[in-house]
This record gives sequence, C-alpha cells and structure tokens, in this order.
Amino acid sequence: MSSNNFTNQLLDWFVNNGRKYLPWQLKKSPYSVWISEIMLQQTQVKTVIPYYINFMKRFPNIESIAKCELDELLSYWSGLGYYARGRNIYKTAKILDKKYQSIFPKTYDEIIKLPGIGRSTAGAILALAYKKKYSILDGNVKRVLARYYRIEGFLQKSNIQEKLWNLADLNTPSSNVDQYTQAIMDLGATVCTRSRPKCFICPLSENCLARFYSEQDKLPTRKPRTKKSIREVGVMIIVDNKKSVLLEKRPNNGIWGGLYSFPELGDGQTINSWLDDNLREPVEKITRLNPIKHSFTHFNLLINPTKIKIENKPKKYRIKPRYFWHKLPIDREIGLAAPISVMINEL
DNA sequence: TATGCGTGGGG
DNA sequence: TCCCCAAGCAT
Repeated sequence: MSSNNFTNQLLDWFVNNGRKYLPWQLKKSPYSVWISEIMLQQTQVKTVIPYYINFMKRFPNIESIAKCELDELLSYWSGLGYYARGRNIYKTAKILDKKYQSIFPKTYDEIIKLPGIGRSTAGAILALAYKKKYSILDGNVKRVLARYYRIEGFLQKSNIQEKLWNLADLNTPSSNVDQYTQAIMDLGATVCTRSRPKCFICPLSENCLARFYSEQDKLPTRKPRTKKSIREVGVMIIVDNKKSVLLEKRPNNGIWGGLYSFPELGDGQTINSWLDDNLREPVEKITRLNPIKHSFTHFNLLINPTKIKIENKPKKYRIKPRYFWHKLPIDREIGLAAPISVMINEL
C-alpha cells in the first residue's frame, strides 16, 4: 500500500467536500499561494478573503510589490493584524526581485530562507504550488492529528511539535500532495473544529482515538493562559483648520510596527509639556474624548484620546521626523491600526 | 524555548 | 462581558 488509510480517506473525502473555489485557488501560482498563505497565518479564511482580493488587485505580481512603498503595502494590510507579515512580504519581494528575477524559487532550502516563511508555510507553497511532497503543520493539521492519534500535552512544547511533524510527514502522500494538503486543512476548518466537531460526518472518525475515548473536547490540550494585563496610553488628536491631522510613524518593531498612529504621551508626560516640546503653536481648543478599549492577544489597551484644535500647522522642519501631517480623510495611503482607523473616520 | 505580535467572532 | 483562539513566524 503506497499510502495509508488516513491519507486515502482524506483524499476521497476531498473530492466532494473540499474547498476548491477560494479566491487563491482560482488562478493558482506560487505567488498567489505565497500571499494567501501569509495572510492566512493565524487568521481565518473568512477574514482573509476581502483583503486578498483587494491586495491582488493592487499587487498582481512580485514586481508590483518590489516597486511600491512599504506604507502603501501596509495600507492594504490595515486591519488584518500581525503587521510583521506585511513587512516581511515587502522584504521578500525585494529579495525575489533582486536575486531571483522575480521568479519564486522552487526548493525548500531557498524558500525557507525568505522572511516570514517558516517550515509550515514553505511546505504549503511547495505542496500546493509545486505539488512537491512537503508537509504542513498549521493549527488545523495539529488539531486533526492530536485528536486522531490522541496526542496529549501542550502543542507549543517541542517534543509535541516533533511528534506532530512526524505524523504529518507520515501521512503526506507523494502523489496528490496538493489535494491532500488542502483536504487536511479543510477537514480541520469545517469538520474537526475546535468546539463541537462534526464527528458524525468525519471520514476519519472510525479510527480516531479522541472520538473512541470521547476526548474531542480535551484535545488538543490547551495551555492555561495568564490573566491579561491592562495598559493605558494617552494620545493626542491634533487637527488644524485645514483638516490635517498629526500622525506618528511607529518603529518597525513592536506593536503596530510600521503603522501610523496618533502621537502618544510618554510616561508621566502631560499634554502641556508635550505641546511645549513638540508643537509650540497656539491652541484653539482642547477636548477630552471618550476612552477606547482595544483588546490584543496578550493585553488590553485603554486609549485616552484628547482632541487638540490648532489654527495653522507648523512647518515640517519644526516637527520631529517621526511626525507627519496627513490630510483628512485618509484613503489607502498608509497603514493604520484598526482602532486608529475607526477614530480617524470619526473625525 | 517562551514570548511578542492583531483582530474579529464564537461560546 | 469575558475568555478563547484562527491557515505561524521571529527572536
């Protein structure tokens, strides 16, 4: 038998139940697989679809990214989150343009070196775009394997990871690897879901150990999370009489890296001291706005905005280089974090 | 190797 | 309202 039961049952199931008409499956190329795989990291299909369509309209190929400004690329990523992915796409496009004549490389060793591409994404590109026998191990696959083989222990532990990679390799076939790869992701996304899995329609249920022991809800084992901390930050929404707003470009590392936000008050800094240090313009009106709650994976953020109206904005050389004036409304020019985008639209 | 990095939706 | 987390990677 060239491939096992698990693999054949999944391939059979895929014929009638797999997803074959997602936007990135229609005109499949290494480029479309690359972009979609990056967008899909830690992000659900439903969320990605509109971003993918808009992105591909503006950036149909590697060259179009290599020629654009990072700010514009990040504007197409605004709201999608994990912005390092967008910055890494930009870096990778530059590398591909320079070293590979804008042709996506075909070997694992070359692909794995590209920024933002790890083992699983490299495997997905090789399997889906080139039909080469490489495995993936994303959240869906981990869940399916952990249940089928009843793997206990936290997924993030290295010995569990190794075990799962070995099982992934074991089941990945050399023929129809593209269909198999899509099939196991589809099964995880639509049948072997985190809560209330649909075991009654699952093609693998017969030999699934989690089902046998009724442990679907316990597997994969979740790590207890520590309570989220709350951070608080004061921001200033400074607008002049011609509807320009002052924005701060955030450094590339850290939260919202490379995006634009409102100027923040430092620790212990007051609005007046900030204005003295940075603006030195007469202020027309100061209004305290309602605080905004924003929740991240690791902490909750409380944004305390203050709106400051001024008559005329100072000349560019008089403000620090990280500050920029932007005409309102802002439409697809720069990257904005989700809550900042909401606040700007309300101005 | 443990943690930082977003956001929106489900329960 | 709150907690969980969804097609991971980089450091």
